[in-house]
Amino acid sequence: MAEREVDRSVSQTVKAQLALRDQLLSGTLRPGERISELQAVETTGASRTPVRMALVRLEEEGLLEAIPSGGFMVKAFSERDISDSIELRGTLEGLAARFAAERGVSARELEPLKECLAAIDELLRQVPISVDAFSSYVTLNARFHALLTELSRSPPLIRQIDRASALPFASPSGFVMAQSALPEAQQILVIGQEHHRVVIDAIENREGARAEAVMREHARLAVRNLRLALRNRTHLDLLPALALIKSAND
Amino acid sequence: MAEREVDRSVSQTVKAQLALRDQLLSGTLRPGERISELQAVETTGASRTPVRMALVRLEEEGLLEAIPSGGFMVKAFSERDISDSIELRGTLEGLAARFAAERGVSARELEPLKECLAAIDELLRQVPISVDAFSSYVTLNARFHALLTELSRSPPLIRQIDRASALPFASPSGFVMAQSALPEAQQILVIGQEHHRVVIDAIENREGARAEAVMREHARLAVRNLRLALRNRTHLDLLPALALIKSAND
DNA sequence: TGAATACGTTATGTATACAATAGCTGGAGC
DNA sequence: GCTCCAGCTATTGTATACATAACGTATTCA
Repeated sequence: MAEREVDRSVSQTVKAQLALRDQLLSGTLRPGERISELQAVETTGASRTPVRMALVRLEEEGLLEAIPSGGFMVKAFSERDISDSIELRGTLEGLAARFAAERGVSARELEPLKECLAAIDELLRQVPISVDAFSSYVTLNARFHALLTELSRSPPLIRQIDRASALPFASPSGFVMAQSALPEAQQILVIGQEHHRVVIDAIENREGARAEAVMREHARLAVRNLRLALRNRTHLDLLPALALIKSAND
Repeated sequence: MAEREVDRSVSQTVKAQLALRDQLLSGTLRPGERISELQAVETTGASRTPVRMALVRLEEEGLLEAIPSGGFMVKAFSERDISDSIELRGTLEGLAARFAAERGVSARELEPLKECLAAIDELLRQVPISVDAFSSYVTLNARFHALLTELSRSPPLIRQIDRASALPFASPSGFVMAQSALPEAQQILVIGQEHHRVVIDAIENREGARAEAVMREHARLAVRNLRLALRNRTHLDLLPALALIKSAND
């Protein structure tokens, strides 16, 4: 077939992986649904080999599940899975913060973190916060968490945190969106910012236990807010990963 | 070529993955070395497609690293990477123990754990412990940790712990071998067994914080012993994953 | 003599053809 | 009428051929 358009700027495997991930997170592919390779070939534009590579990678990422008899299906998650994933990431970030505090961090390394902190402070001065500012907050928050993770200087830990964040609802920015609809949104962000401030202070003063504790509390706050957001089911379309939640669960 | 022997009992992909992992852990492939697909095809007996799938999976497992210009190389680890990985797994197991304690576990579910405990007690009655008994200990210990992980009833956490254990030196049985050469071997095992006993007790009494703390201490003990074992470099051949340690490091 | 370029070789990335299996449907027998 | 078996179809697993890019080497020019 000469009709196949080939984009040579990125590898076919990466292209297929991105396209399939989009389909998964947008809900085009439903949880529990079996993924047809041939269908994926048509929708992604890549041939079967790179599509299969992409499927294997997505399985390792945790978005797909291998079917024993062959092929893959879209993984389904319960609300419990989601809150556990957030707490899991919080625990890992806690360890990262402790490593950073115990191993020592120079003032120069801490600078970008403090800039993030100041930028978020600036955003939160708006009451109530605008949609644009909230969007900026999400970006800055993700940046803060990524920088903090790096401070641990532990490649295995950084890798594991990245893997834990692969599940979209477990990423720092993935579920924050859903909170924006809550009446307590502003207050939640202010408390979160306080956590950020404490963890930096703890790292500066080499207080490992305190740094770890505050990051875990940070995650627990997120879990509580996620539950709240799931209760008043308003603006849940802001939580893209909701497409992956089992329809019939507790 | 008609000379290719095809074993149809397991998939070629799995066969290739196992064969390559063996080569990695046995040191046939050196850290930093580039992996040639064609060479892997020859040594594994599978064709290029399943070999490539196996390489992708091994990369996701953390044993290989993708080269930007294409292909894969054997990942190299520092001693710091190894001790961080053990502490990382201990942290996750601590969370699992806490989940188990907080969520409640029936006496029936705890039974297999207690059987493990008793079987290990029996082994440790030998002073000094025999090589065979030590080998049994390694198996039982791995079983104990696996069962404990299951008690968390948290699929995302179980999955993450499995991933953290993929690095051979981070698995419950992976590094224990190296300790057998230490003069304090017996004492170390007794202390570890005490940790096992405490975590079961804490789970039974629904003391989440205590359950978590003891598992983390358990991992910290393992880190200390690993360091000891690496200092007196006797019997290090018992640590198969040593093949993955960078030769020139701190 | 050294450096740069061009060409060739080798290895990876991609596509497709072929093989085998699992699931489904239809027919036949009890 | 229901169940079981057989054959077919559709989909995945595997193999290989082809394309392309990268690296190394050799030759030439400065």
